Amino acid sequence: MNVYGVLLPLPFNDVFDYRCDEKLHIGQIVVVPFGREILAGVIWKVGQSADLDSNKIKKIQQILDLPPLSSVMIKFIEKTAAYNMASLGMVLKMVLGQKTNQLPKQKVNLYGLNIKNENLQGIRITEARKAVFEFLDNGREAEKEEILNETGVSDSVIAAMIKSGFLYKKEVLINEEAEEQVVNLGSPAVLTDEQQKAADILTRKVGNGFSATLLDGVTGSGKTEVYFEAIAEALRLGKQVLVLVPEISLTSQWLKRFEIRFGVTPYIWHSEVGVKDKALTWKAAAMNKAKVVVGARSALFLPFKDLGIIVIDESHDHSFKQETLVTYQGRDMAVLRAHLEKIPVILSTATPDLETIVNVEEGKYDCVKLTKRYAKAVLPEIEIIDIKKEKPIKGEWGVSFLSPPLINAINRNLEKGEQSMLFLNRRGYAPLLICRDCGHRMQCPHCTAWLAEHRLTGELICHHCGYKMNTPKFCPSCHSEEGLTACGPGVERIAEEVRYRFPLARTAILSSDITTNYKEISKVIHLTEKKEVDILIGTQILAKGHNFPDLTLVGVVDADLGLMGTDLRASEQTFQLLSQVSGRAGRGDKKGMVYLQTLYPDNLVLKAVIEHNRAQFIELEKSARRMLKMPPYGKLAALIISSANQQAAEAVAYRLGQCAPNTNFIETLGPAPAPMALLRGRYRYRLLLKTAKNINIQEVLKRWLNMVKVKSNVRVDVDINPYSFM
DNA sequence: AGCACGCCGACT
DNA sequence: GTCGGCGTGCTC
Repeated sequence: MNVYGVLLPLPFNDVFDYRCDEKLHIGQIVVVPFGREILAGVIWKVGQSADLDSNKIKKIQQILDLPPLSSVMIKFIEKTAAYNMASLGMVLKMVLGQKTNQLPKQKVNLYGLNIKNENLQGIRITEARKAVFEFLDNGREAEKEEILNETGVSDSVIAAMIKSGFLYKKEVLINEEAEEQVVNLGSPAVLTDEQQKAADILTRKVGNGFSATLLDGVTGSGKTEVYFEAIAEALRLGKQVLVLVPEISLTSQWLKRFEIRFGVTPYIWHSEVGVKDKALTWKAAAMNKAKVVVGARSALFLPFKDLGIIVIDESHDHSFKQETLVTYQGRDMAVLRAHLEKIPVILSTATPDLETIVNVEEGKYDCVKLTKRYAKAVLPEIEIIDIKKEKPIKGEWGVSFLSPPLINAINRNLEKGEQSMLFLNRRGYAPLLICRDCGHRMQCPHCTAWLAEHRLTGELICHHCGYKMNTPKFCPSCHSEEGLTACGPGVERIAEEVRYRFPLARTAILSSDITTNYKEISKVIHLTEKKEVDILIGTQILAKGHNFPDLTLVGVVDADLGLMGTDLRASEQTFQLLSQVSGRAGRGDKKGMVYLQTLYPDNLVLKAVIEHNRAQFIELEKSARRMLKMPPYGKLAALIISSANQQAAEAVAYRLGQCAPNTNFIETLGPAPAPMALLRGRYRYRLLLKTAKNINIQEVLKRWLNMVKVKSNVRVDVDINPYSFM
């Protein structure tokens, strides 16, 4: 009888011992009983690890007929956990995903709506039921657990809804065998000389061990076509390909280009993919049946059997940084995985982040540049509108946010029959509702944040925790019926103004709302492609990857948004965002025009944007970070102490502050209440650790954290190289 | 992480 | 008298 240490997808660093008659090997995926659960885990150690009675050691229930995790994958899990100060088990959880991924012939109960949301008249509808109806709208089917998590209703609500016939329950068998993906290598797109040279360099890296290469090309220079050639080479060698994209930009446009080039739809992996398809993709990746997977950052943890290349599209994007559960920077972990797998990784972007640029300068990454825009497209002209001088003029609908020069430009564009885009990185109608009679502001009960008004749905929503309430008819504080006033603009409010100002124009809103799913986003993009939209109004989503040849005008409603934060990367992110948004204008043969509305026309970041002068911005940013010894010139880690009990959180934060390490090379700041002092009902405190570049910051943290005993109702989260300071 | 156990306050 | 809040401890 052999004993093995099994690593489980739970927040532990240690293995649990199990018995097995058969001889097993490290990396094999097994099924074990744990408490009252049945879990899939991985053979991590041979022999017994814990000192405990042999009768307490349970038996391995099943050895799964899956390829074992490779030694590379095991190393990857270890290094990811160590670097990000996470437990091995939680990183393993990211690798194994949901239970249903590995277990053979599992069935899952899916729940869906029997009636359409529109036909609800006459039916008694409670808050809880309404939440379920909304969640399952659009024919969505979900597991019970997911519905409960997302809507916060109780088990009995679902049961009652099934009983009264509102919901149906459907048993779905998962783990049908994935078919081997057949890729048609086809022929490359016609490339320009510059593109061809870049493609040749990238192609030569495939099959030649580890390399990290920055594919640095201005927007519209055809980076995608270039890295497609490197992908083709990996596929030619029979290797698997992983393309990481920012969560939001995995659009039908990218997929269409891929399908045209390779004659096959890649496997897709992101948060909205259902359990069944996730299970299929997971197995297909593990068994080398999936040749190409495109997905959000979590796809990086798929157990590919024979990975040949990783491409990170829009590698500067901040959505590669995960900030919940295990915090990690997907871009960095992708480089780590490529290093361990001994394969190339390509970072494709028009606005590389400072960390990446410094890596190129230090010779750690190679760099391939694309300087010319595709075909006849030229870079757009960017103009600043000082809204202190060009004040927006009030109209019959109320307050205005569009300045006269921008309105004139849109009018000219409409006359020419060309498309315009208005960009405002703020969802909903207004970010805040304030009572003009008593000054009361509508706040989220669970977070230090205002509730944003969403007029389309008639709700106030917290953008941090998702808390929702119906927009009140009168002020809850002074009961005034006229007092409540929307404060500031969101995209819905801009759309309202646009409808008044340009009544004949066809408009559409594109926003990353909770209610907006991939299908709806694709629909709007499709309409815009078909030129059935004259003015497109939207958030962040608009910034990336879309190609509308007849879009010649971009108006940035508030270019200052984002510059105001205390965030270390605020100016970098603003520069990137504005450059990306500007890049949407004039991608066809017509020249584009961009207007930035601002209160600070002399701001250096905005200056760099209008001059398309990235080098100047980089120098500015470099000197600022060097002076502050901030990344990439020093290391940074944040400690977030949180608890539902404020005193408990404060006590731990205070204790940590008392024994904080401080030397010539190590500096600590805090503790201080976090800017989001209350988030999802938890009180939060922050400490910041700053060290010189040559210090092992994880070691420092480990020693520091070991000095303070933390009770179980307090959580201490470590964020290595934090992006958010909230 | 889940989940049971157990100890104190507010209800039928 | 019980229901249920969440603080504590355990899972091989």
